[in-house]
Amino acid sequence: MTRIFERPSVTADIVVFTTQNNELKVLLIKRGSTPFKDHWALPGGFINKGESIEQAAKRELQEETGVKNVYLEQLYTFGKPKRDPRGRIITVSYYALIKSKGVKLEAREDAAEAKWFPAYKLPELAFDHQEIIEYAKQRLQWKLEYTTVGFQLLPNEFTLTELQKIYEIILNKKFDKRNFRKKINSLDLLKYAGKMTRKVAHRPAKLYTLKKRIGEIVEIL
Amino acid sequence: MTRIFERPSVTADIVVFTTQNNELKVLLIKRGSTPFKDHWALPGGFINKGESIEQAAKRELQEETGVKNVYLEQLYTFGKPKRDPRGRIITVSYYALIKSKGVKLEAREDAAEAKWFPAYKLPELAFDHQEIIEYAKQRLQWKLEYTTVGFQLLPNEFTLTELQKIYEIILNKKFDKRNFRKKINSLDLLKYAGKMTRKVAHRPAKLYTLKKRIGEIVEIL
DNA sequence: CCAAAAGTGTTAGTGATACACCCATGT
DNA sequence: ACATGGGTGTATCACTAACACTTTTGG
Repeated sequence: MTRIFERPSVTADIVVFTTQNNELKVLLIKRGSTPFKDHWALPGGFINKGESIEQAAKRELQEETGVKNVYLEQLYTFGKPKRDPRGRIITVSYYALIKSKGVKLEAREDAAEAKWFPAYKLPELAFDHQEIIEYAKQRLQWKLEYTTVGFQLLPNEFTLTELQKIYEIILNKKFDKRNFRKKINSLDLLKYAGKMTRKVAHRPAKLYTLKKRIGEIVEIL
Repeated sequence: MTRIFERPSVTADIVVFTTQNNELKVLLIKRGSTPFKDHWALPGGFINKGESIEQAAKRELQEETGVKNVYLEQLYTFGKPKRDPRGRIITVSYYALIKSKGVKLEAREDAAEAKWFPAYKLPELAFDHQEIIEYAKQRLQWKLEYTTVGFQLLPNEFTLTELQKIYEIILNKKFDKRNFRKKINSLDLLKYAGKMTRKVAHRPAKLYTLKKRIGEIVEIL
């Protein structure tokens, strides 16, 4: 019995999340060429020789955002035969969390437009990227409840209200302030890091930093 | 800037779990050729033209075990450049759960030996398959606690003791009989399906079937 | 003194755990 | 009658959820 194997192309595509203005945002790139010309698509690209898939994802991410040392996690591998009209392309998807501070979308070599979109109000997307983002949002929601990844979206020092906002934005529901703080407190995750110095027209909040190693599995909510 | 892309080969490898003699078992195949000749390895193989990755996994699985309609879930994609000495090979791993009844390892075309091994006493494995199996075991443990996948390892009708054994085997700990039954009961998952007919030297157990759709997310333990 | 967010405790209800004896059957 | 696994209830403890007022600061 003879079989016809294929040598598919493999890409790494990344769902880059951040928070801005109390909204969860996703980074998209406007395609400059067919197919799906002028549609928005996930950043990503082919894997270079000698490079692991994760390295490829990191490289693409840095090319797009200039950000290094990002939380990056593999999501799922999409490989239906017809998902890209150009031929057999298998996409290993990742999602990344970056802090809103310190990201400036770089002017890119190829002058493609890059923009943040609200994760719950996305434009029409190229390929099956809609599906990939849905998958990423679900994974992110899950991870938020059972691990400490949420802290990846915050600066090193943050207030409890900021932390709560992250949870509310991503899980799309409100939490009771007292219960939320009680829970976080009971987990012994945070270290007091001084008072907020920025002048605000109300009582200044306390600042905290994360004690434990990130990514650790801890049931948060 | 020019980059050198690759057209890696892509395989689907499957960690096939079943339970036998109150043990969690994994199906392995003895390699007949280099590299890793005579080492044990996961079943799997290249993806055919026009076939999705999941279809490939299902096909391989059926070739190995003769079993159809199996619970199959994608695990993770492994793609370090040097993981296979023959060249750039990316492996999309899956895990499968099959009921111990009805599996007979088929005499294979290529006469390779296939055998069940206890998941916690594995032989030396080819490639990075050790790592893949570890990953699969963790995922399985997790899924068992938060979904109804565990029922995939049982026949259509089963006793509560059999169900509890599945949990004990995979999570590697004992549960209190009364509390376990109370919990399962409170989830309203099971339908009474008559008494055990097989003659046993003790009070015959009641049989149950699963009510809800499988794979559904339900916090079990 | 007003506006705005920070910070803080108690109660009731729900779910988790620990624990021991009788039941139905085959030999 | 005895051996074997099947089947059941209660009490305690821990966690969750609901709920409102005082504090600190800037303007």
